[in-house]
Amino acid sequence: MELKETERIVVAKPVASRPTLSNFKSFSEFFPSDTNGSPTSEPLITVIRPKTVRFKPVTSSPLDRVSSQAELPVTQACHSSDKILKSNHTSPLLYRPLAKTVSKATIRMLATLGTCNASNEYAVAQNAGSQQEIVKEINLPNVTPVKSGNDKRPQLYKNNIDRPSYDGYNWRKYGQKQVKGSEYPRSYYKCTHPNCLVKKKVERSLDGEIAEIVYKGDHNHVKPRLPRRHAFDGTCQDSNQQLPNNQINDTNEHLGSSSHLNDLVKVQESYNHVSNEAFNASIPKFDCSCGVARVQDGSSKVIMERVDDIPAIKRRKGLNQSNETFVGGLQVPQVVHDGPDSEAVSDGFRWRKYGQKVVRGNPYPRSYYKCTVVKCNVRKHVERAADNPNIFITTYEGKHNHEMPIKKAT
DNA sequence: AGCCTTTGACCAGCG
DNA sequence: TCGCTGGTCAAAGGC
Repeated sequence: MELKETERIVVAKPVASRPTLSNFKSFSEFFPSDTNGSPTSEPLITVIRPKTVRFKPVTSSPLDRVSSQAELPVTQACHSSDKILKSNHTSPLLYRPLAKTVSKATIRMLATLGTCNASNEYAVAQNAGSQQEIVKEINLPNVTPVKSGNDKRPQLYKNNIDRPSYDGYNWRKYGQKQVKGSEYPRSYYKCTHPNCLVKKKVERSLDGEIAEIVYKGDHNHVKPRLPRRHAFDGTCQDSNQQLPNNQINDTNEHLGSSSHLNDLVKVQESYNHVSNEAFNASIPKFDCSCGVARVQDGSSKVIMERVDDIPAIKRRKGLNQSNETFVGGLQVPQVVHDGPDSEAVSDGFRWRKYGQKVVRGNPYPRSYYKCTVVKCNVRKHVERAADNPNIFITTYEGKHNHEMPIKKAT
């Protein structure tokens, strides 16, 4: 409340009565680089600048926050990764929800995965005394949002600022508060899955950077195939962070819980194996059109295939590769193909298309296929990624009860 | 139409 | 008992 009122006062303050230069000293102290500009270059902006000290997380390294969790058992593991994490420091944040199990290997993996985004720092902790999971995220100076001309959607969405960090689950915001002692407003989210009581609290700075996320409870359901909204509007930031998250979460869900760390590690490692190069290559330009290999057991099989080794020439004209709409390949929780639709469809089995539909959040129609083999009930649907028509997402339902037909010679 | 966010009000725990 | 605080509710409106 206090903060709110303070903000209100500041914002409402007429330009004519803006503070004298002496009042800005603190800013110049905190942001020495700002002093390069003329002191009168943007006085109005300075006057209404939110109170949030957005650069603070950078200086007070994530490690500080981690260390504040020293009582947590995983802290040790986190520390082991500190060096890795510390090395990357220059780009927007990152988010690793539900990384329940933390080992050195995991930390290494996550750190490696994070390189896609040039850098990210995070600390993961799990409170041993309760079911509460804590994922602290530290944001770094954010990438200035780029406004796209025609997009009517709030810029917030474009940059994933005003929605919960996409972690594969659907969340509904049910409250927001300015919490005392925190410089950021805290948002409260509930999992939208029926009967799922998982909640999370997210603290973001005014420019959308996530300062902290606290999860409460465990999901009692599998991750929805696609988020209901903004399915693929993730930025590189999101994409980068989501893939590992998805893997972590999905793996946890399918394998049980933290006791399956080894399996998780395997998955992660396989991911690293296929994608590290591309990740690294993508760093300078933030082009994260990279895919992933992932296999899950169960009645539904979800596989992701590496897709960004496709020659650039193959990429379609009009494919948005700007920093603003980084391809969500990493975010896609299903099989991802790059290339013509037929490629996505032909996976060795024979399929009969039985439907097509435009689904929410994706301008491209989704095609539905059934396996043509009698008594085989496997189905799949194929769709293009909303923000990258070159990426096909294929979701399988069921298991084939027969061998893969011999491929025709081409 | 359905789902989502926003936001002021309300509630419960605590000192 | 009161005030503070964090968490939740729910109406309104947006997408």
